[in-house]
Amino acid sequence: MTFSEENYLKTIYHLTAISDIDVSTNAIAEKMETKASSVTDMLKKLSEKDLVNYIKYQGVSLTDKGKLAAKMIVRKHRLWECFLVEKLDFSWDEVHDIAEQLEHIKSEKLINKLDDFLGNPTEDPHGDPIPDAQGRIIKVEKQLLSEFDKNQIGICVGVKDTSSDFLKYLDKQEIALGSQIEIIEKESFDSSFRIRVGSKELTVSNKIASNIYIK
Amino acid sequence: MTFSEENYLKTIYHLTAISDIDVSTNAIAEKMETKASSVTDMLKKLSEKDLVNYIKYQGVSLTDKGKLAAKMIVRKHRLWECFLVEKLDFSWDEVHDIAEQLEHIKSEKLINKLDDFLGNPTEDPHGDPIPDAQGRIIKVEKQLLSEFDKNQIGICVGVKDTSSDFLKYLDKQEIALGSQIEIIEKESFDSSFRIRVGSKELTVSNKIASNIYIK
DNA sequence: ATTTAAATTTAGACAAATCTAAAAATTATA
DNA sequence: TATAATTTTTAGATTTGTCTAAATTTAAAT
Repeated sequence: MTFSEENYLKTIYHLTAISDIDVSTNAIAEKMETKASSVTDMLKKLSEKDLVNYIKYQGVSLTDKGKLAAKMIVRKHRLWECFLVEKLDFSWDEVHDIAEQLEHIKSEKLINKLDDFLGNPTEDPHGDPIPDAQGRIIKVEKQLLSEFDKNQIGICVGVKDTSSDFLKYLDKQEIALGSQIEIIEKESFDSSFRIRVGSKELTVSNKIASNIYIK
Repeated sequence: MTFSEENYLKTIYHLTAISDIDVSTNAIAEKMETKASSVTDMLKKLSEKDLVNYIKYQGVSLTDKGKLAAKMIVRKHRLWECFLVEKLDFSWDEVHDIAEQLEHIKSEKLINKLDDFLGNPTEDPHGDPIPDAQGRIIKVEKQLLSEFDKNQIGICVGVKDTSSDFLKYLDKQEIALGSQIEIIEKESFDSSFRIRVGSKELTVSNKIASNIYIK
């Protein structure tokens, strides 16, 4: 499997995880910042290899084989992220690009040994689940902060947007995985939130609140 | 820099390290298991980028820029080998292929943090020196076991051949880095050696003795 | 010093992954 | 339901790294 094939599988996996319906050529092209014609070419190739179910003009989904392959890439990506943060002391906003490279290293033994070395973590530094060697995922029920009501209290267990900019913003506000967050007030005018994080109070926009997962 | 370019630089680096004279197209082709014509194409490209000194039909050498780039690849390779052996508990015959992949991961910060995490080792699991972040190498004067005389005693500090087969042979004979080796007898007929490793005595061929470094 | 052999380079082709531009199919709109 | 707009696919070109086969250069041998 080439790097490019792996990247397509991963993208299709992430896109189907959101809604479960077939993914469009354009959606893939947009996410991968490439052209629709390139996507079509690759979909034919992946279909030939039985990694995707592809019908011309009708969109695409992963086969069981493709889904397992995608999960193994995600597994590698997230385990490497754990390694970078926990062992090499990277911050959570720095690890994505490096993990994008490391996820393509081919060695099952390596990734399983890395898994053990890290203590078999179930979540990466952004709170996303890590598939096990068989592709099984432990799902944690969680809600977006924006769905919470006044006076509710929860613990930050993940982020939806994992961009460096957003993660740095959270660092600045001292919001991290494990932080206790309490809704003090919802502002109906702009849907912003007044929240308490630990002992501090602050106001966050709806966009911010829509990217923080709470349990 | 592409994977392929990096692999060529590394190969030229290793070949020049042996003799210091210019490397031939064929020597590169043989080492990389590719065709001479492919090598020629790449040499033109590397020359264009000022990474090698290349004169048609006259062989090739690395420029300062090329040598530094090559050293950084070797640095990455050997640091990853250390990681695999010391942290993930791989044996020294298993790490080469995985390190061949890992050496192409692009992030200076990563490799420097890895270096620190490992305690800034100066040698990899085969006894080969690890260039520092500036490309400096600490050279250890060492001899081949085959150059030793009767009754001399030394410590195994490295291996010349790092193939899995050879390393597994050494494991079987309980010869490892740090092992004390004493020449009991040199057999003039076939140039084989009777040696003592720790408390055990064994006979090794000249070929074996020519691939073990002693200090 | 020629001729022969070996090494190296050039020329042209190919596969992978991408692109642009044009054609075809689907979806939305009037 | 036609027609327009959008989406998707096809056709053909490009880049990178490789190959084969032929041509060229260098080295070796008579």
